[in-house]
Amino acid sequence: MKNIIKDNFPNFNQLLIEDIEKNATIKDFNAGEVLIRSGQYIKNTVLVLKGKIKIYREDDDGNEFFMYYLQPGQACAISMICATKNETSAIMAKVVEDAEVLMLPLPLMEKWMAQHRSWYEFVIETYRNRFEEVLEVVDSIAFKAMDERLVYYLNKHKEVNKSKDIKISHQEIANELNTSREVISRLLKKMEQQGLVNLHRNHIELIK
Amino acid sequence: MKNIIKDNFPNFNQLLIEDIEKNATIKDFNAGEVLIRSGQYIKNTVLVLKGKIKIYREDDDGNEFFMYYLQPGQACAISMICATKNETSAIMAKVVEDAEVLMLPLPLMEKWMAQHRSWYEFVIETYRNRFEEVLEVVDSIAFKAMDERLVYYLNKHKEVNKSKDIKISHQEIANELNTSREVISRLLKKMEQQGLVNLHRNHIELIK
DNA sequence: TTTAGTATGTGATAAATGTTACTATCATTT
DNA sequence: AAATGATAGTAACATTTATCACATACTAAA
Repeated sequence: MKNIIKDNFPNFNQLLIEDIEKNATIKDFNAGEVLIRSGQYIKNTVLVLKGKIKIYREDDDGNEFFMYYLQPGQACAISMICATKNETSAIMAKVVEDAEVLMLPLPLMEKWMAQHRSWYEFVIETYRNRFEEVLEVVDSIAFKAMDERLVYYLNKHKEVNKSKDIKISHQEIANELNTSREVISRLLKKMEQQGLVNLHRNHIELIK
Repeated sequence: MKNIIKDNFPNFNQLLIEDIEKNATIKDFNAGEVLIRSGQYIKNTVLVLKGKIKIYREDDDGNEFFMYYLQPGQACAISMICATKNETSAIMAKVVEDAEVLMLPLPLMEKWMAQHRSWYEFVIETYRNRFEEVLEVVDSIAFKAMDERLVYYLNKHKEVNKSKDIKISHQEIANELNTSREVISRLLKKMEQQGLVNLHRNHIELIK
């Protein structure tokens, strides 16, 4: 267990890693599973060791809106926030690639802030990075029309998966951007005509 | 100076307040002044003592999008984030009611995290509250059409100003929601017909 | 009081997005 | 091979939002 922590969180110091080993549990999730539900009480802070997790915001009608990816070496900022405030989750986390995560009981997450400098830095850094990421999300929906938002969405997937081949259906994209499948199909068709993508079933190939 | 700090930040402990007195400068701003510009380097953390400040996100074309208010007793989360990362500001801060703010040199903000428990708690709490507030902003634009966004906007102003009378022009609302004046005028007219508001020049009166 | 500037109301039209309906294609199961 | 279900293409239409044009009303300055 020590190595997988050290590898994914190289800035954690020795004592912190030992503390994690003693207190955290490792959990496995399969692609498709929902790790955190909106409204659910958060009892753990989640650190990702393996796989990919997508973070969504949901509304009352069950619509979901994709915000960002969680990857190995990262933590769920929201689980930290809700944690300390003893609030229910404001987001939904869905596993999209078989994942292994560390679950840290919430009280420890607070306690370690004072005890482990490297934990403190990690938490602060997590807040900062996610704050900035959410601000970019605000940009994309406040200032941009659906065509540009689609490009932003596709690029985010390209970066995270390090691949120009995006394996996803139009319907899924529509769900995550909170629009309709037809709109996505139309826009993608237009992008294809402009030579920006090649379209296949369940698969969008980005050109360049 | 001691009293005005103590009054606005009741959780700050004595030593911290003394440290602030020694190191911070107080600055006054008039309504209308821009306190922080997007792209500007941040050299201070801003704590609000008096007045009201609006925080906006801007795009490359100079459009601005209103996100939230800063009020006495609050700090600018973004100035904390950009601070430590030595980055330029991601937001624009405009004074809307004559303001008095404390400017804390950035290195101190970091140093005090270790020295003053009450500062640490304040910073973490600031991150958390703003994160949640920005998530709500995401909701309002990701899931809602302009009519509902307008209601959300008006209510936020009602709460912050503790008044059902909102002194603002349709044009300003349109700018802050990144839409056009005509759209706002029409939606307000509809709200008036539904008995939700009374409309006056530069003044919207919320009913109930 | 006249004038100029700002704010608001509103019609006409365009463009973007959402909805409904239907077809065709592809992949998997039977 | 046939049946089934999911995916994608697309036309037609409704609704929302954006843009242009102009009239009217109010306010403050000259």
